[in-house]
Amino acid sequence: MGERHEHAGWARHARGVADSVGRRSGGARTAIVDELAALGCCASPQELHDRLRAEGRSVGIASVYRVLDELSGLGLVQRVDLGDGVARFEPIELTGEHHHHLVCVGCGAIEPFDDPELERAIDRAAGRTAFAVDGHDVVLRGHCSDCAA
Amino acid sequence: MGERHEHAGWARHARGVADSVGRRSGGARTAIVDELAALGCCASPQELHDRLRAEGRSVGIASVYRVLDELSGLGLVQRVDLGDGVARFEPIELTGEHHHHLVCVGCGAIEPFDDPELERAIDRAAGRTAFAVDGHDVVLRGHCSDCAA
DNA sequence: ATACGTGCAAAGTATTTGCAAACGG
DNA sequence: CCGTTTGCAAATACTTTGCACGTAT
Repeated sequence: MGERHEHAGWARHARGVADSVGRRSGGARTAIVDELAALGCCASPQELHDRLRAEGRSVGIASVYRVLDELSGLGLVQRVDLGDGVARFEPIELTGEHHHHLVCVGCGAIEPFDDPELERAIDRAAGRTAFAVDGHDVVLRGHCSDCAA
Repeated sequence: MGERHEHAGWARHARGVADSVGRRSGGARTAIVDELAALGCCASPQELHDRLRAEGRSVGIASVYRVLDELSGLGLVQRVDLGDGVARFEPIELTGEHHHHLVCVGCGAIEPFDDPELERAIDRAAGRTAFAVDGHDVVLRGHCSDCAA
């Protein structure tokens, strides 16, 4: 498939997990999993729907929401909130590695970044709380190099 | 720890800033600023509206949204997204100190925490990106002590 | 007096749900 | 065949906007 299978492994994994919990594989979920796998970063349900439509793999918007919710429940995708009231989703890597997001307050650009030292600091901070923390999100806001000018 | 005047200073400051940019002081904004100041942590527009109503200081829900948007634009309140699709807001301290949030995936409890070491790590991480970062949000998810049992 | 603030209701979005038809096993 | 998945449309939830009226300055 043209999509450079950046996350082909993830797509296979996702299908495997869905199968293993007895989910049948219909066209909508197949298409959505492919689309998510081809994603560079997070996308909103509407964006996914538009992309699918553009590829001729039309899927009802309701199915996009349903499948995302389902994948989310299976721990296969993660919801990302960037502060603009639109929910976005992205695959959770099998390897456990994950990134966070930079948001440009000027142009709205979204860029992923990862930083091992930050991850360690978060783990340490989590250990100091009274919660049994098992997940986290970080959003950094500012101006991208273009908008800073 | 009732509502005392935990953030009485903030309320005064907020009014001062609003005045200084030529905003007239009507009943809605006064009530909303007081309510925000009495808040332990963040609250959604609907929660603020309900609390105000419970206190007999009824305010239209539209005014709640409008005032929050205005205060947000003045840098007096901050929007917080906890991942459940509901926007929440809280005062920004004059001192610049700020906290982040712990969310219990079991019962939905929200608890603030702050961690200076984490702040420093975030600043360092921000410096390694290509953005001119000037703000950030962190959400830690897990189980609170009650739900962990 | 006059311009700004507010409440109400209507209009917009974003997301969820009910249901009949299509489909996979 | 039979139960799951899907698409459509209606329903809901959340937020914004239009407008007439009240109110601070």
